[in-house]
Amino acid sequence: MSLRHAILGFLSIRPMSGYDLKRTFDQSVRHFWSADQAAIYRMLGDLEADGMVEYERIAQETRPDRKLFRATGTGRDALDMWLAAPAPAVPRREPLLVKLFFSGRLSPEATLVLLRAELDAVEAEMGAFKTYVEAMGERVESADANARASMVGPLVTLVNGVQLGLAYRAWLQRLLRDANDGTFTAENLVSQLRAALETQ
Amino acid sequence: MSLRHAILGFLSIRPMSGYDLKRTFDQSVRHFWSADQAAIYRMLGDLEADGMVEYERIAQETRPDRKLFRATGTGRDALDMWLAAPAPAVPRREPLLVKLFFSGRLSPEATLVLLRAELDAVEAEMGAFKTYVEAMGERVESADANARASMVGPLVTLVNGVQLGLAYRAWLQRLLRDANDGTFTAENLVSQLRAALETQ
DNA sequence: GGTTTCTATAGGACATCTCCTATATTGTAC
DNA sequence: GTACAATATAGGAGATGTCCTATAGAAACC
Repeated sequence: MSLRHAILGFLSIRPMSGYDLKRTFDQSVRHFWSADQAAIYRMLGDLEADGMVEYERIAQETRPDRKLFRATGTGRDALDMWLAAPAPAVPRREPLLVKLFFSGRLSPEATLVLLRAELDAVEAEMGAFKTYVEAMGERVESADANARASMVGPLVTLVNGVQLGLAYRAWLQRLLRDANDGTFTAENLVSQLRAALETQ
Repeated sequence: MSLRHAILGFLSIRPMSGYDLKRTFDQSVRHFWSADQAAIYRMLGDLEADGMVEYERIAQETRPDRKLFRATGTGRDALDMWLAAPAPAVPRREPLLVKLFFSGRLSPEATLVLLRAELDAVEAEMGAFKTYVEAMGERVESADANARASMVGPLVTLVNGVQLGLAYRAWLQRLLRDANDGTFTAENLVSQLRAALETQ
């Protein structure tokens, strides 16, 4: 139900078309919620059928008409109810970890290839965060108190993305370093685990 | 395709029934891949149709017959191919972050309730990790070199779970502390972000 | 004494999301 | 000059996974 309420959330800020929503998702919440274009359009249809959103058709000459959606009162109420309700626990799903779990079947080289590819992906992600953080920083500095308050939520999710990204990268770097040093052993991993858990 | 190959992975270690597989999933890979019972049985049917696994029916008196599955040569080959192939990037899906993103609509108290509930869930998870790590530590100590080598993969995923869990918990604790101190502001979050990214 | 848990399998319905495709025009890149 | 990206919508098919249910006897719990 998160896609449903994420759409309601954006439409409660300002009216948007399905196309606008797709771009907004990609620019602001991609690091914790990605949305397929087809899924957005379908959900808008459902939300409209449920009276959660309404739209105004805006004629265009050379392109299909825009449908400018906005949240209704019912929609905003449903959003607020959902926001305050406990968040469901979402199981992680990490194919790379499945591969590493069974990496005893793999050559050390093949395992290194997997780890390096993942590190590249994380570096790219961290680079994107850096750009995003710089842009947000400037927006915060030039914003009034009201606008600043509205940025707290988005910034909180950004801090989450950056902190977890850094932890993930550190895990990868440590693995690669240990693999190089020949200290990639069960004993070493267990003492790492004990050390991490003892600091509480 | 990860469920498929996780099943192949376990069945390449030792023959198991669907029931055994479910327990094994819950005990060893739950922190990065959970498996629904019905999904396991359906996948076993598919794998058998594809010649990836085969089974021996073991009659039981008071219960349904066990089907003891094992990976075939074809199955192990398919597993090894998949293990060496690049892992697909999996988008995160975090309903809690969706809620926090739009938490401007929520009262500060309601937001704190969400954060505290999440912290409780993470503490519980870290407790489970602690137990698991202690058990693994003892198994490593009493294992021979061969058995130790086979534990490296599982331990690597465990380190991942612990490190990310710690980072996630730290993020939550910082948020709760700042909310208490009244330093829960856009400026503060931006400087947190800049500090985190500057350390590289 | 009744409820829950464990062992063991599996189908039905449903939710959710992704991928591909179609339509139509303009602008940009190589 | 040809292919791709941007604007704008939306259907079809399929992959994947979850929830609920059914069956059935033994054991354990309270």
